[in-house]
Amino acid sequence: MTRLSEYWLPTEKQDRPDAEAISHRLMVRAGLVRQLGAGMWTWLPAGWRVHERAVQIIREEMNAIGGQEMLMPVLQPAESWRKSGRLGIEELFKLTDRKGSELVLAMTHEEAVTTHVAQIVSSYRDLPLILYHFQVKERDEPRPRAGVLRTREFIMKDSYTFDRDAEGLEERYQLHVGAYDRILDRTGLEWYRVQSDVGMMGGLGAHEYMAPCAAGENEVALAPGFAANVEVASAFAQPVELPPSQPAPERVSTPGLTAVAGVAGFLGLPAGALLKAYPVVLDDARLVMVLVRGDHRVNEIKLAAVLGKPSRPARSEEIESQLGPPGFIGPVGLDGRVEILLDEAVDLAGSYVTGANVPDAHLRGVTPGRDFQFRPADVREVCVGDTVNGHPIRIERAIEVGNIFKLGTRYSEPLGASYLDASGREQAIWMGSYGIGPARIVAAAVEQFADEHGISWPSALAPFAVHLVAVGKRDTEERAAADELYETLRAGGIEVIYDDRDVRLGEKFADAELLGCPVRLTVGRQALADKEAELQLRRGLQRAPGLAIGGARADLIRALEELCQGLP
RNA sequence: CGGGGAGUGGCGCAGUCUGGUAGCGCACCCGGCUGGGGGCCGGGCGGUCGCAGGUUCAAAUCCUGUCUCCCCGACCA
Repeated sequence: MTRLSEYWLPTEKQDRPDAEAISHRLMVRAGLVRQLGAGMWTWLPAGWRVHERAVQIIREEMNAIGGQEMLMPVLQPAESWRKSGRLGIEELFKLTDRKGSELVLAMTHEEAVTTHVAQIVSSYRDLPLILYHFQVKERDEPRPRAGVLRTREFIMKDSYTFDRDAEGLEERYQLHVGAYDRILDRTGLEWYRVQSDVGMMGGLGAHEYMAPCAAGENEVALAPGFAANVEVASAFAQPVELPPSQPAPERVSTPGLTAVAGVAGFLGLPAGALLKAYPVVLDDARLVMVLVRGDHRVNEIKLAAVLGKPSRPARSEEIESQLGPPGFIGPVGLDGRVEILLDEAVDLAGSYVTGANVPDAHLRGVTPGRDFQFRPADVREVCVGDTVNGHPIRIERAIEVGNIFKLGTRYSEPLGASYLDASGREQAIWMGSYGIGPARIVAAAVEQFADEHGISWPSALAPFAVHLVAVGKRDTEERAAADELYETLRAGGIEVIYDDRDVRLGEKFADAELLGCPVRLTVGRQALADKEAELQLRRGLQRAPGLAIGGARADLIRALEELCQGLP
């Protein structure tokens, strides 16, 4: 039943003043979603249709690689989370039942699926397996934002693979790469598959699927043949013109100049001719000095990977007591008291300016290796101007719509998921986990294709293929013609929303453009005279040749189907 | 967790500083005109001013506490 006079599509003329992201604004205005609380969203009928179109594409591609759909509960015993070591996660909702039993609301389903597999699988003959479900995820996000982009409850397709060994995992992983590539292609989104951080879980490899748009919370670095989350990206730095080398470091007075820009300006050097000292403290309270070029920034995720453990920036009093005055610290003369990590973008033969470890002074003519010992490491964040294989990189904001992750035995070991191999030996099962968020796909589609009039859906996701607008009042000839066309389209299997409301035409057109179905058909007096419904394509608001409505119904349906096939 | 802002009919807001009859636009209901880009006229319905406590003859307004929501940052297994 998709007559607008009876359909629950609460559109709004005005934007919500507090909605910033395009998708947040338009999805509320178009009547697709409504907010219930912070990070809690209801999908209204038209919005749910879009969501389910994304779901169906995902389901078909998962089935195509041999995935088996199932359903696991959100409410779970805390025990397996304790075993896996994830009970302490702050984002995990925890609760107790009336008997005092500890429960959690699952944020993903590794614990549940691995528990089942541990119980059920016992032989190498039972493997491999690809299991998946669409299920609600609960996460106590510190800051939900941007409509459905970051919520505390959302539906995710998560799949889990179980293999005998690393080679099997690689195979299952590649199947997911193929499936995810096809899913993203089919949605009509612009997207990238990027290398990503394996996180604190220490996985064996991971990729993210990113949809570029302004509301994105991630940044991706891109060049021909190269795509990576800036969290992990590495590239060649643009060279810097350095001053001539000196036989030994020389102290220069730099009163009050604690920032790179100030020192560089004062000495007439580019920022890249300085070495910026970034002291961090490890969990065992050990201090490490990280040095990057003055025009670069430390990437804390890459740093954590190099250090093998998390660190935090050192506090002023720690810097003061162990190194020197904050703002004037440097690597020279520390005599091995603190470890020094030197970023690989630093020219080892170069002559640099560093802090002197005394107030209001820097050293110039400092050369790594000669003047201080160090461990080389790639710890800087890539930036515009860097190159990969000679191509300059660009950096774009993007929404993470999916991720795939080689887990290895991270969960199978603590949860006891093992099998007997052909020789009767017990082996840990090798796992992978793979997530994709239909809501984020939907929001990304809004972000990528909206214009000043509203949403413009890719055909694959549109709530309806055709938005049919009746012009005339009730009980007129043109209204009767529109009614008839609606019934014809329905009978022909076309997904159509029919605006039969008794409101002004301007309001109908405005709502049609807001909702963003790919094809708009209008039936009024002119159409009736020409025996053609007026046709406008939503993408670009192009007027197209009319659709003949006088002839055979089958011809009309075929013409419309052909038209829809060709739309983006 | 740090910083900023906001809670007043369904929605968007004014009123709060300086306490004294709760108001405007949209939406909604009724009637009429109009009918190819959010139209016009007339009449109506609808609000314990987030919640709790306090001050006062009197509180949307002053005081205290508390809850919720939004934005920026931190965080995001």
